[in-house]
Amino acid sequence: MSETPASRRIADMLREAIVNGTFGPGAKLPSERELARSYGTARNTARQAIAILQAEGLVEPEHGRGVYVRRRPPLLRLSHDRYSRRHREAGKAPFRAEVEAQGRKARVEVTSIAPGPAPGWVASRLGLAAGDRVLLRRNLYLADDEPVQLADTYIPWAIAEGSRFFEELPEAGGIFAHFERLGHQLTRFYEDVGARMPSPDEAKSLYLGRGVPVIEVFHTSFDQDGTAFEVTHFVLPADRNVLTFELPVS
Amino acid sequence: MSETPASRRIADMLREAIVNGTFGPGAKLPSERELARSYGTARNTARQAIAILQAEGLVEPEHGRGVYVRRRPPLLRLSHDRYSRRHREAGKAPFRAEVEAQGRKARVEVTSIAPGPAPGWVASRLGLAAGDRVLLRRNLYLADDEPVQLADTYIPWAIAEGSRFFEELPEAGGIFAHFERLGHQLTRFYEDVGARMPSPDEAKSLYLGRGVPVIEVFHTSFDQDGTAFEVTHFVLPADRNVLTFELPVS
DNA sequence: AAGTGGTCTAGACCACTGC
DNA sequence: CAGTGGTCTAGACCACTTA
Repeated sequence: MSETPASRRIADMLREAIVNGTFGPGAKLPSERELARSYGTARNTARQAIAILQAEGLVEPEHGRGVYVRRRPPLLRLSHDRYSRRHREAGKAPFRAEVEAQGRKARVEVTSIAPGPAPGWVASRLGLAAGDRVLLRRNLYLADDEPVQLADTYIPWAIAEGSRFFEELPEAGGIFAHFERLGHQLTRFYEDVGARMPSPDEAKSLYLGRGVPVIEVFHTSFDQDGTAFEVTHFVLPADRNVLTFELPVS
Repeated sequence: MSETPASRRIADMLREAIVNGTFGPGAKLPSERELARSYGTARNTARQAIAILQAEGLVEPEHGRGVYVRRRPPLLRLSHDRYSRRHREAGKAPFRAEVEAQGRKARVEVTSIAPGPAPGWVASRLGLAAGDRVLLRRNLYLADDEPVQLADTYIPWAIAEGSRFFEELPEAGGIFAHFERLGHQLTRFYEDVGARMPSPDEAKSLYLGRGVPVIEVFHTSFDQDGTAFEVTHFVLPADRNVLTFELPVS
């Protein structure tokens, strides 16, 4: 006979109150000391209940202010046609096209541009040997000045050498416009999509609270000859992004 | 001046030891009491360090045994062509085709089959009004007897009525073979892909440890006339599934 | 200054595992 | 039975926010 622990019972009651709307998004929960008093437990026990809800992504403690029900930030929809030609022809990179279609302000910070050895997973996708030289462009994407994507793009050295990929903005239409000028027209792409908890570094860069996973996308672009000419590793906070795909079935 | 808390420092050191391989997958970490002794802290402080790593999905405590570095279970790859006709012609439903291609044993449990009112998100995707009658088929998918997917399929009443969708297995090739017999040939599908932490119910059904998010997929199937004839809500443990997509770019 | 969450201590007892 | 994690207590001090 083992009865439910007090911390779990408190968490269950608070969760119920959250889902049924007693505490709506942005509402402030009773303080830890208050919970402890009203349930007749030690403060640490009430605190443990909060920790459970936090791990589920339901609440967000704010130091010195209180514990609040997490608000749902606006979702950035990354559409299957974000790489479509028509966006590029309008002079807009995929990310910018998507964000501005939602009436939000897009900003891109190029964190670093540097050559280096290709990690194994990059090499295999680009048809290189592990350790071969590639150019790595690291980007942070922001919508309304809030970080919403990390993207690391790997370009084979044979393509990057002598190109403008060393500049922050190689072309007005984004890097795909520059690939096209270099003879690599995006014809097809392949994506692996997964999810996991963020690393501490990622959580910091993306201002991620606990209980918010990230969507991880490994993207490979192929040109008109079927050659892989670029690989990008995306890390997207799951509370601010959805991916959409539309496919024909043969 | 605020220095890093002891629990975080312990977590950082353990994390480093995990990523650099000192503690490989399946390895046992020092016990909480041992950590407390060697770092000169209270047991609760060492315990908090473990909790941090647990929330990151790196370790998994086992009651009475110790704390272990999480093993990477084999990944189930859900390919973009899992709905392809050739699988159906071979008499295999999408899930079974994918699992058996990996040499694993597929099993499906139909948890329930019952009519009910369409939730809003289902109705809008099926072109119905919220509350309209639909048939809900709830499924649990297992690979090698380990739960790997939850799938709730919603079928408009106009299609379900009088059909074999009330039977566990309407057709040998799966439900899509039966849709086809009823005049709805899968021609195109649309998917929204996101991620979040599991609800307590989902965590229980899928045997999910803390620190493991789920991938959430809202799938809509369209027939040769462009009519949405089925909506499925997938919940996939992120440590056991990846999705792959391949798309042409126009 | 008062109230909040963040961290920590030094204990205690329980539940589970494995020898 | 010894060792492990799970839960809890009753306190303490710190860091931060708000008024």
